[in-house]
Amino acid sequence: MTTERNSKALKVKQECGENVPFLSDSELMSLSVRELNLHLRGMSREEIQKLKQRRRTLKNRGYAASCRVKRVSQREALEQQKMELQREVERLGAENAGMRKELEGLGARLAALQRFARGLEAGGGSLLATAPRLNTASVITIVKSPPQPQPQREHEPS
Amino acid sequence: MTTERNSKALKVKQECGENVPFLSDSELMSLSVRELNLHLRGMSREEIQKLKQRRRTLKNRGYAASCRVKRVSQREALEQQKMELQREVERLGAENAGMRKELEGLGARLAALQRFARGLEAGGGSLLATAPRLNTASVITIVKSPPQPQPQREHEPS
DNA sequence: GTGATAAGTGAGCAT
DNA sequence: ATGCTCACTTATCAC
Repeated sequence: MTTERNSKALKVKQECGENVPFLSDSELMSLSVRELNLHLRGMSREEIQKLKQRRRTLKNRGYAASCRVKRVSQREALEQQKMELQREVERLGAENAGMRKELEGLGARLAALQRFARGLEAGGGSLLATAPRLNTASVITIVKSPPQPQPQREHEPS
Repeated sequence: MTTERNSKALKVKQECGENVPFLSDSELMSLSVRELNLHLRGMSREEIQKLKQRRRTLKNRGYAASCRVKRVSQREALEQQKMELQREVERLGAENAGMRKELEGLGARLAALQRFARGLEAGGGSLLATAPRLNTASVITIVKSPPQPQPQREHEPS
């Protein structure tokens, strides 16, 4: 399948030096109709048809070639887009996993704070002393990126 | 480009009723070499070569056809994979956006709790009365999925 | 007439 | 021998 045609030198049609009727292949191919007619003086109907047919064939050869090139290009473009999408999926997946972890962490912290606050309500009086199994410092410094930028000043009262 | 060849009925080579030398095209194509040899009795070398060449040509015709089919299949497979990846990107993107929103919300709630707890520390004495601009009920019921399943009992003391 | 493309043909490689 | 694929040719189609 992927076997490199080792010494591939497929025959590609080429004009050989001999047997050039009037016009070379490349000339005949690129000439416009007007220009071509100038070279058609003094030719039998049959020869003219022959020449025009050769012209058509040469053009078709080119069309076929560009058709093949186009096909390959499109396939490569598709593969390229596919790879880009794969990278995008990978990137989003990683971002997703990261956020999932963050969410998990924030959820845990919220739960801890919930327990803490619930302890406050239950205890009623001597709150800071009795309620929390976690102290306030460890709680307050948790938030990574608060909506309003507050300088990290731990917990000393302002 | 996408122009449907309206009444496309491209000529596909077919065996016409007449000019059937010995074997039909489909027969000649599918016969094994052994079977073919049985039909080769009493033929000139030239005729045999001619027949074998016709067989080769017929086979080549089939190879070319399957080659084209394969090409089309591969292209369609690529396009299919590409579309699936696009859907995946879309899905992950949506999931991402959702989580980003969740993170935002949780962050805001944590910040609120932070302010609340800081108020507790600053106030010292009459905490529940003075500190919070938000009451505990609105804070405690925030957590969506606490690690330990606790029945949602708002804030009545147990 | 020009350009594009499906089908068919032959060459050449690989198994 | 068989199968595949490239370049080429031919037949057709659209414009």
